[in-house]
Amino acid sequence: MAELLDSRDSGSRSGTLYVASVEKGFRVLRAVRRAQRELGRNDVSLTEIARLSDMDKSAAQRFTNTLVHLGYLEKDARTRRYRPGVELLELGYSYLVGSRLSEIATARMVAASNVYGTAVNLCVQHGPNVVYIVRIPHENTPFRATLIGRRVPMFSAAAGIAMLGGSSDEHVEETLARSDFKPVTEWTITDPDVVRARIAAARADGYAISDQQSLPHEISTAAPVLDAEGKAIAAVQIAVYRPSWTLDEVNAKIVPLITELARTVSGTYFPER
Amino acid sequence: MAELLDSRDSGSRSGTLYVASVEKGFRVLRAVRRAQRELGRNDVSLTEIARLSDMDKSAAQRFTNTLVHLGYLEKDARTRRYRPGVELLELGYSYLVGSRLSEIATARMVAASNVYGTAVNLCVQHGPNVVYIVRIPHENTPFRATLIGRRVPMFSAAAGIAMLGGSSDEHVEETLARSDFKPVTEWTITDPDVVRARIAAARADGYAISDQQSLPHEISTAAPVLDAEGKAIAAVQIAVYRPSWTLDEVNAKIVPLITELARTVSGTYFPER
DNA sequence: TTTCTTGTATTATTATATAATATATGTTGT
DNA sequence: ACAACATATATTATATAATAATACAAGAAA
Repeated sequence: MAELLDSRDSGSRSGTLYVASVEKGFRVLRAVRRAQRELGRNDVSLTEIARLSDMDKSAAQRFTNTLVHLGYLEKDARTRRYRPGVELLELGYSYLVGSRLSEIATARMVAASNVYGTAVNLCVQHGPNVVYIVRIPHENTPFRATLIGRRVPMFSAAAGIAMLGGSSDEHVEETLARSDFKPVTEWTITDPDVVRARIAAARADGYAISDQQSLPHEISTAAPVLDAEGKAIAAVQIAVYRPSWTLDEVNAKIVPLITELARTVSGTYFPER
Repeated sequence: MAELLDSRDSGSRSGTLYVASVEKGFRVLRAVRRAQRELGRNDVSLTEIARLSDMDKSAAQRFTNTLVHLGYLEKDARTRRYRPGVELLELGYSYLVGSRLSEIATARMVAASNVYGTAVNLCVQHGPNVVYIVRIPHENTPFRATLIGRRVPMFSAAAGIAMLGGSSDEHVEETLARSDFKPVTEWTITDPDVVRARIAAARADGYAISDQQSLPHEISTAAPVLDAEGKAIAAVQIAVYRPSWTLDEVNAKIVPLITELARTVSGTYFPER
């Protein structure tokens, strides 16, 4: 696999056009993120960073020091532990402020959120994952479900199924090939063929429903935002929670709302349709 | 100024513990951000990046290529222009998911948002700026006012004045010394002494009001989140818009709401108080 | 077409990142 | 309180890996 990449290929992950030190800097930031996930702690020691980023102590020392100076890491003077720095938000802001899709969708999503009193989200595909880019929280929304930048697997999220329903077969298979099919909750569907069936259904229906696939108690409904050629470029999604809501109620109330919202956003984003 | 830094000081912006290539990588990302601000465009050419990041063509080439491979920049194959990549959101997520303050505040902010039907925000200080870390949008909220990571000057924002009201005099002067006092709107107060007077008033009152200081038509009210020693660590803020709202209405309705919200968040974040 | 601007690829050079080591600081257990 | 240990910080010689000059290619403009 790696041998297929000519190490002299300038445009690759090696060669003179690739600056490995930049990658290592981000490896440290990802190590801090891993510590949050795996160790459940928000501050990390130097040795932990070295281990999680697979660097020696000296390298971890140089890169943490650099990132602290740039504001992307903060260092507790007393404990000497590192945590994510506020400056990181500026980077995400750069993506969001340039997203015309977010801009168009936000106002409509706020309005939709008021109709049935639910949270409303917008997400795009990134590799095998769905990434949330706009979130309108509502009362009783779990904290995790309010965070921009959060990612969940395409194959389990309603938004992922809905988007794949609006994608070519090649794209579906490409995406599934990159998916690991690890269960997220105890109800997660991990059989690729069942997932393909769900995608086919979503293609026919124009929406998808996931019952407790990503979070316990959560019933998630999503519909694709389509471009001028009818291909999915994003999905709008509404989450409601058991036992306040049942699947029947979702079908009766949320489905019409989310499909209408998706249609409106699509039409505004691509006025020529 | 630069001479004061011993170039052999290992913990500084030069020396063996500082990896300059990491900084240059971020310089490119900042150049893209500058292009958004100054050129008003979301995609940037290689030569523009070189100019905005103050690098030669070769350097810009190497760092853009690296960042594209890492997913932090996207490159349009046809136009050969660069724009921010989705992967940037993961970095901001890392900060947000670890913020206990955000977690505690979010639920209360959603509830407060429903009371008078307004947007509610949470922000922290970063240098001379206020950075928004939680935003609950509401109907008619301008897109800019929904974005996490957005920064506005401390000296003009109600949240900034409120936080400085809950800070030591040294900290106030430090912050003002780093401020440029450039007007944001045509009504922005740029006289440092008037700003000091506003901070003193906020200290006495426990809240601050900014009338069209950061955005036209926007009346912004903020109160500080205080730690166990009574020092400000954040601020909650509510924005309403003229002409639907007047200053009198804000004083009557929003002020009690925002001070109560700040008190609740403070008390939950520091239960010992 | 020609000319100019912008993007891509290659190369020799040495500056800059590296990792081994030494020292300092803090933490744990008896 | 003192060892014994773990972890963080500082220093240095070395060579790797980043650099920038340049050549080439591809679009855009005239």
